[in-house]
Amino acid sequence: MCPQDPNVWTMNLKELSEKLRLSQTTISRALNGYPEVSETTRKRVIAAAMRYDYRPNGNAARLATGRSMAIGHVIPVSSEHEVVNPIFSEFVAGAGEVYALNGYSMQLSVVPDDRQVIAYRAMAYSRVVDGLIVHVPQAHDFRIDMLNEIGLPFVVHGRDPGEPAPYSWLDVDNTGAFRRATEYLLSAGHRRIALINGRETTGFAIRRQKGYEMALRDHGITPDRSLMRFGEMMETYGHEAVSELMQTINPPTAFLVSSIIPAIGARRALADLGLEPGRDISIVIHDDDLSYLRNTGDPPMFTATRSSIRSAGRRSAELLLDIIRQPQRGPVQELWDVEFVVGQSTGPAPAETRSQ
Amino acid sequence: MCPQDPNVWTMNLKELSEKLRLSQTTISRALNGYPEVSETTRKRVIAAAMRYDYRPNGNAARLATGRSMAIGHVIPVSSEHEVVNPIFSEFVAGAGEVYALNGYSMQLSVVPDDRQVIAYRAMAYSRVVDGLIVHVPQAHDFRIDMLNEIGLPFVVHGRDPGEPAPYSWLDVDNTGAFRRATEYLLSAGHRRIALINGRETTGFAIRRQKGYEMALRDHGITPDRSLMRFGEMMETYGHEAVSELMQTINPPTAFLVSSIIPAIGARRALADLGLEPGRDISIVIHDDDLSYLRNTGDPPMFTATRSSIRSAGRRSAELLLDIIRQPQRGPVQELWDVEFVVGQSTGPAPAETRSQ
DNA sequence: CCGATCTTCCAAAGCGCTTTGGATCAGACT
DNA sequence: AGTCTGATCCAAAGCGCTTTGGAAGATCGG
Repeated sequence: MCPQDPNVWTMNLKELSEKLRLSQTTISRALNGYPEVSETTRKRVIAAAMRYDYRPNGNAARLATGRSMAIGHVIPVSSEHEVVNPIFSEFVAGAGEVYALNGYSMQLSVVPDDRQVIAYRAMAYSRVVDGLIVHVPQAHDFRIDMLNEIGLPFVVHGRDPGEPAPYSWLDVDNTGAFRRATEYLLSAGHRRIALINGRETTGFAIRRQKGYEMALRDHGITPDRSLMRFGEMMETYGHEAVSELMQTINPPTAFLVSSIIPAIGARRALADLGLEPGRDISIVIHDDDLSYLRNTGDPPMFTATRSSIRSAGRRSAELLLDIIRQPQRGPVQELWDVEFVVGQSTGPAPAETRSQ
Repeated sequence: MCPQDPNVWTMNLKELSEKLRLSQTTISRALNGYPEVSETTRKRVIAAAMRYDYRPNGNAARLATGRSMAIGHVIPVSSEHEVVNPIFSEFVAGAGEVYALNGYSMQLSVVPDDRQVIAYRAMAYSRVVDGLIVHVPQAHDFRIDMLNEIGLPFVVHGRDPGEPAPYSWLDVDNTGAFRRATEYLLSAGHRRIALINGRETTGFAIRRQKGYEMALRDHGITPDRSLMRFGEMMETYGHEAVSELMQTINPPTAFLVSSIIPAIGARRALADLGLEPGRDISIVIHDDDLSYLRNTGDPPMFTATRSSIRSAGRRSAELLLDIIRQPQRGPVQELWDVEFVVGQSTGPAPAETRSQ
C-alpha cells in the first residue's frame, strides 16, 4: 500500500530542496530561523516555500525533534449523567489561547470518567503530547502518581485533597471562599444554610465543604449533613436539591451553590414556590465567570465568590509550558484568592427563623 | 542535543525485539493483529510488551503510516465578546465518544473567530489530522472551498447558506423547525412574535429567520425587522434583547429564542417585569439538549424545537470517519428533522393584542 | 524422498523531517 | 604567500515505526 493520502498532497522538503538546488539542511534551518543561513538565501527559501505552498510534515518533525508541540487534556464525561461539565470548555478555551500563542496544539480526549486513567496513560506513553493538564483531582488521585512516575510534565487544576505529594498545581482558595461566603450569610442572621455542592469526591467540593463547616463551627453551629447536597453541575440538580430542601419541616433560609448552573435551577425552584432571592431567601454562588453565563447586573444578580475559570486555564497552560521548557525546576504551585461580591440574591434572614 | 525527553522513557521497538530475539517486523505485526504471526509468538510478544511496558511511539507510527488517527476541530472564540459557544463542548463531547471508540484522537484549536482560516489551513497542511469538522458555516464560507481544494476529508456541521457546492454536511432542518414554532405561536393567536436569533452571518441563523418569515408570510404578516435580534449565545443577550423589546410601544406577545442560554436571560427579563411565561407571555426556544441544562419538566419548562447537539456531534464524527475510510465515495449529506415539544412557556395571546 | 505449498519470520527500505560534524570559501591577519 | 576565522552550506545519520519482498522451515501429496 502507498501510505494513503489519495488527494492531499503538498511538496516535501526533498522536492523543495531539489527545486532550490539547496540542501534540505539549509532549507530546514532557513525556515526555522537558525542563524547559520544568510539572509539572502533565507529570503529565497521563504519565498519558494510560499510559492510552492510547502508545509513541513508535522508528524515527521515531531518524530525528529522528539517534541510533539501538543498538550493533552482529558475531559471526563460523567458516566452517570452523561454530562460534560461546562467549566471544561471555558478552561480549555483559556488554555487554548496560550497554546496557540506558543505554537502548541491541544489534544483532547473525551472519556467516561471511570476510564480516565486509561486515557491519561495512553496519552502519556504514546508521546504524542509533551505535557498534560489534570482536571478535577480527586482524593488520592491515581493520575498524579502515575504521571509523576512516568515523568511527563503536568499541571493539576485543583489539588488532591489527600497527602501533599510534590506536584505542580493551580488552584483557587475554595476553603477560604466558602468560609467567607458562609460567614457573610451568618452575619446576615442566617442559621440554617444549605450547601449545594459539587460531586463529593472532588477536591473542589471537599475544600468548599471544609470552608463552610469551619465558618459554621466558628459561630457555634454544628454542620448538619441533611443540609448538604452533592452532585453534578446541572441545572436540574440545583432545582431538585432546593425543591427537596424547601419541602423539609425546617427549611434553610440560605443556599450556598457551587456554580451558576445549578444556581439557575435553584432560582427556578424558588420561583416555583413564589420566593424571591434577596427578599425571601438568600443564595450565594461560586461564579466561575463563564463567558456565556455571566453574573452581571449592578449589583450582580447573585452574591458570589468569583474566580475566572478561563484565567485559570490560561495560567495553567503557562505554567505547564514553563515546566516543559525548564524541566529541571521543581513543582510550581499557585493558589488564587477569590473575589467576593455582594449581589441581589442575599438579604437578612427572616425574623422568625432568626430568633429560633 | 539529545532529542530531549529528560525523564520520560519507555522501551522502543528495537530494544524489545532484541530482548525477544525477534525481528521488529514480527513484533509490529503481532501487536497490530496481523495474521502472519503464529498465535504462540503473538502471545509471547504481547506478554513481553506488557511486562516491559512497551508503547509504540505515536509520532513514529503516524509518520510511517501516513495516518495521524486524529481529527481536527477549530473552535472559534468570538473576538467581540470572548465567548466560546457552549454548544461546542457538547458537540465535541459527542464526537469525542466516537473518536475514542474508533481509536482516533481529537485535536482542538481555539482561535479568535477572525483567524479561523489560518487555523484550518495549518491543521490541514501539517497533516497531523486525517480530517476536520467545520463548525458554524457562514454564507460563502472560505473554509469549505479551501478544504475541498486541499482534498482533506471534512464534514460541515450545518450548511453554507450560499451556493450548494458539493461537500459533506450534517444539519438540522432549521428552517422547518422555526417555521413550525412560528406557526404554533400564530395559531395560538400571537401576531407580534419576536425572533431572538444567533449571529446574523451564521447559516443556522439565516435558515431560522427564513423559516420564521415564511410562517409569518403564510399568515399574511409582513416580517418586522424591529422584532428581530441577532447575537451571541449568551444569557445577557437574551436578557437585553427581551428587556429592550418589552419597552417598546407595542411589545411582542411571544418570543422565539435561538437557544436555552439566552432563553434563561429572556425568562429573567420577563420576571423582572413580573411576567410569567405561559401565562402572560410566550417563549419558544430551540433546545440543543445540553447535558447540563436540560429543558425538563412534565411538560418541559419551555416549548421547544429540540435536536440533540451531542447526537449531531456523534453522527458527524461517524460520517467523517466513513469518508476517511472510503475516500472514493462522494459527499454525504444528512438533514435531521427537529422534534417539537409543547411546554409550559407558551399560551394563547392576550385578548387585547389578539383583537388588535 | 522430493518438489510444491503454507506458515512463520526477517532484513532492509522507507516515511519526511532535524541535527551533527564537517567541508568550502571569502576575507583578515601575519 | 600562508594561516586563521567566520560565515555558509552540505552529506549523512538518525528519530521509531510500518511494510515490502523475500527466505527459511514445516507440511504434504505423489
